[in-house]
Amino acid sequence: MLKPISHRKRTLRDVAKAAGVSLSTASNALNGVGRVNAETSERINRIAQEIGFRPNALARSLQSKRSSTIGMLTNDTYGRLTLPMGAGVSEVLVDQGVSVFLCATNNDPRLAQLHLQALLDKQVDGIIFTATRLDLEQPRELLALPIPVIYAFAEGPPGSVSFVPDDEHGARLAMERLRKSGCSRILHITGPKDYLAARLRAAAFCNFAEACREPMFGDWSEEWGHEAIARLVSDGDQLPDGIFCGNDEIARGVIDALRDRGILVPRDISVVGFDNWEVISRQTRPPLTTVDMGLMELGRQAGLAMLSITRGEAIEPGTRRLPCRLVERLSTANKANEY
Amino acid sequence: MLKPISHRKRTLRDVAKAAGVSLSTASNALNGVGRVNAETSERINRIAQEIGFRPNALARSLQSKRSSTIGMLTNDTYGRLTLPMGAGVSEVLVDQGVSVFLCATNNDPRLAQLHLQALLDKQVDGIIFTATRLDLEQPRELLALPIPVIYAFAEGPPGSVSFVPDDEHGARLAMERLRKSGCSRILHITGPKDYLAARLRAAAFCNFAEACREPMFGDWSEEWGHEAIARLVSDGDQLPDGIFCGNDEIARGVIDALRDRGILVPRDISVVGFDNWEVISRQTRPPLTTVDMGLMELGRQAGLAMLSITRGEAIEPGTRRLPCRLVERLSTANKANEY
DNA sequence: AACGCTTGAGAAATCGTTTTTGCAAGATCA
DNA sequence: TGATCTTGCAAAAACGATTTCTCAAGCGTT
Repeated sequence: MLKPISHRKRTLRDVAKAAGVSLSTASNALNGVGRVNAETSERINRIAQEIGFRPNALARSLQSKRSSTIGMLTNDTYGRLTLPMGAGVSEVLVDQGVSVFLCATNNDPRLAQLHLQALLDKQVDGIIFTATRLDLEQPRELLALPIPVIYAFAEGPPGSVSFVPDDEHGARLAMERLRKSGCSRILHITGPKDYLAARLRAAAFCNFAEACREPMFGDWSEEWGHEAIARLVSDGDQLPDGIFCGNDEIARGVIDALRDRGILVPRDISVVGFDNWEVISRQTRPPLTTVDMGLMELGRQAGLAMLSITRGEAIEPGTRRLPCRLVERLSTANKANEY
Repeated sequence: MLKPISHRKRTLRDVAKAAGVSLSTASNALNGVGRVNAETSERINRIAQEIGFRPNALARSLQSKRSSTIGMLTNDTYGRLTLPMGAGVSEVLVDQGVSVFLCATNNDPRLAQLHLQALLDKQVDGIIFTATRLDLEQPRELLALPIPVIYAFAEGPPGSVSFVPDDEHGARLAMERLRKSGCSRILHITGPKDYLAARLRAAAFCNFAEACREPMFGDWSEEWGHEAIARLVSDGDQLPDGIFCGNDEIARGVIDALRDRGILVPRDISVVGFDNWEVISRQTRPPLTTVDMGLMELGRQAGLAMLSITRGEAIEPGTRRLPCRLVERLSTANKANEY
């Protein structure tokens, strides 16, 4: 009867035995540290390769106190924000062998606590905290964590390290684009006033609009876009020649509502959105000129920062506002009265 | 000079010392195993609590050979599928202390390989593989993995464990709903023919339509919905009285294109979508009756299955087709000629 | 009183690595 | 020719838990 081939995982011990050396020598050779003869080292590496040895990250981490693992805590379940950011984070970390635990808290504090505890127990090297809005509720526990924390998308408490899109810059891009279209009576239709992002964009709007018409706060939906236009028309005021919308959904609603009334975009009114959520911005008619927050890049930056921190490099606390990018499509006129 | 308070993590050793017992006794007491006096046990547990002891999961895993960690490999970066499923998986696992590594491969084989290796090195207990489509490319490595693999959303190779939405059931729900609206000339406008999901839904459509008009394959976009209607109208054939769309984006395009031509939904034609991607289905005018695949539930099921497997319980290989659910909104007539 | 059984707890081995220390043998130097 | 350095490697001690032995004390039985 044949002895069955052992499917047990190969350990360092197997390598050492096969190479006829001690554990320490094998370890040194594989890691390129310590003093080990070049030929011996080469032999050990070759053998490790041959028998398919892969070091057990658990054992390694236990020893080194670095798990090469980080946690990402988010409250955004349906994830148009989290996934691009997560992909960015992952992208810059995977080459360093760092993996990311993704934890969706679904805005449930109990769940958040559970996840957080699991992450700490698993000795993650750091946590990236991201939320659609952080300006209201602040999870107390996160403030006193024994490991580095980085905030992404939403700003953390004072003294923390945060990466957020530069809403003001985004708003400026939008306004400049509208100006370029020759718009002089620009309107701002945006989301709820209790969103920091909405307030920031609105403030920037007021700075850049010559005569600042009161921004219209509502919610983030297409429906609100419709309603805003309806209100505008029924008020009988002079219509604007440019509209800067707080997000793409509102913009889509606005454009559709205008078309329903025979007002054409961009012939009569130019429209700029915010988010570049492609499923919307590409499919409005006409396709939407909009502001892209570069979420993936934001994720990359956060990931890189985390990498530095876990390597012990000091990092300046504070909020980094990452520039936005204007994506030109067809909802903005090329020049005043040309289209 | 005061000796600084040690911020070193509390270990089992600290507990044992504080309780004046040995490591083994402390361990036994905390885990409720072995023989240890009730009072002693209580004291140990109390002390552990007091000094805030939390066992190091790394050390525990090293010993137990179970990391309480699974990997989720996906190629869907912008994630309307992955995140709900991931949330479902997480939801059923977090209570068991199991965390999920999310790896976005972005359809890059090198990246997939990298992530996979990292997961294996980290001794994950299993891998959940999910992709928007698996019917074409099959990652070879996944077939011979030394740990359990579960496929979610897309079906795995023969002999594997898969959880997928029951496309046929979904299609039936859609068709039944259209029948209920009194539709007799039903059309199917769907995505590319090389998507298995498209073929399955189309086949079911043909089964349920009395006179099966050739399904119209295109792509998954709103634009294709517009184009399909344009084609239909220019052909001059009799228009259908019901349209079953392969996804919500197509449905939205269809509805908008019909409205542009003065054809009203649901007065003249009833429309049903597929996906219940709310940002679309809620915002079509009228809001879209559509088929929900229950992705979160699918994730839950996959998570539970993984739990069973890692506990050593055998699990029947094969594909589980999870039922869909019809979400009624306003794009379907209530009865023939009533609306 | 001798034997066995149960209870309670400690000692030591183990998981798979890394890291520190020790120690021969050969090379270099005065 | 000794004294000191370097080289190459092995032995052993971590890392923080779990688990398997071992063993003493207390108890009941004959």
